[in-house]
Amino acid sequence: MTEKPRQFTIKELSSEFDVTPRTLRYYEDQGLLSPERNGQHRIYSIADRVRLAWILRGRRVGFSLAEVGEMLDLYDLGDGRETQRSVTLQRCNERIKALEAQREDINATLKELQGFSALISNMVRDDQTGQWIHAETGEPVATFGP
Amino acid sequence: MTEKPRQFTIKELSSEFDVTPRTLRYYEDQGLLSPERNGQHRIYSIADRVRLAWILRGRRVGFSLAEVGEMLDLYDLGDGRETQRSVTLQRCNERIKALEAQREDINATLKELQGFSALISNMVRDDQTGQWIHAETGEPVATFGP
DNA sequence: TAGGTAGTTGACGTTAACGTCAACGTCAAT
DNA sequence: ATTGACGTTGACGTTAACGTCAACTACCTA
Repeated sequence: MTEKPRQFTIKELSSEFDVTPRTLRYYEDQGLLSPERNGQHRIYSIADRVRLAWILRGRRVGFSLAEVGEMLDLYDLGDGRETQRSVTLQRCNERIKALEAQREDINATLKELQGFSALISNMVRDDQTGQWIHAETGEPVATFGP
Repeated sequence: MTEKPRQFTIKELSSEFDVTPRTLRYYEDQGLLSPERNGQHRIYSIADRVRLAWILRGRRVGFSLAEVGEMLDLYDLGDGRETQRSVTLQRCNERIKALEAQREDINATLKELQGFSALISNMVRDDQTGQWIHAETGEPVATFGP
């Protein structure tokens, strides 16, 4: 029964998530991570690992580091004074709205790309006329362009 | 019957899409737009407008200008030599894969944010104990954190 | 004791995507 | 003929998110 290590060196974590050590130090500079220290070496906990996953996913969906940091802060303010709580809720719901809008953009883009992909893969050159025609319908394919 | 103008000045187009003229000139520098000229003034056509919409949506979903340009080029190569066509198809399908992955990231993030939002809005302070409890179940709400 | 491995802290460099500013052109209206 | 409104071309500035490099430290190993 090998105890799973609940500690990570900077190299372990960075290579697991495929970022450089520099990136982790930068995130720390920006207050997004705060690993323990063993002497001067950084020691990352499982909680740090979870936060890192959050950060990177936030980045992938287009949030800036500042925005990600803000969202992590939302999670962290567990004291829950009333005003803070309502602000948190509001900011959170704004983020949700933005993400939903972005998902719609993605769906629209996907739709066009998929249509375009299908068009291309169904195109074929007509032997007689030399024109591009649809492989099954035989109808000529119109000009390109959005 | 007022003829809809199929031409746009830089200010019309930029303010319609809520970007600055500088942005449109920059896109032109990068080869993403190529409006006509009336003397030294730029004149944008409907096709330019469509391209611009594409560009901006591409930016919103996280593509770089270079990537957007590449995708616009895909649309434009209508000559369709075979090798070009297969490359186009491949690049196109890569983009589709990436977008689908990104949509999954968004869905996951949305799920967490929605759960968090629901948690917050259902929290309420217990009068006796001073603890945070769920408004309906009355059960104490656990600590925060991802 | 020397070397190798793994990490550290500055400090400066880089890239994308514009912003900002200066100097100029042009055309209609006053 | 001057004044704006609108637009133009450089050229330089800016910000975020790191990359890169140099100089250093600490520890393990042969």
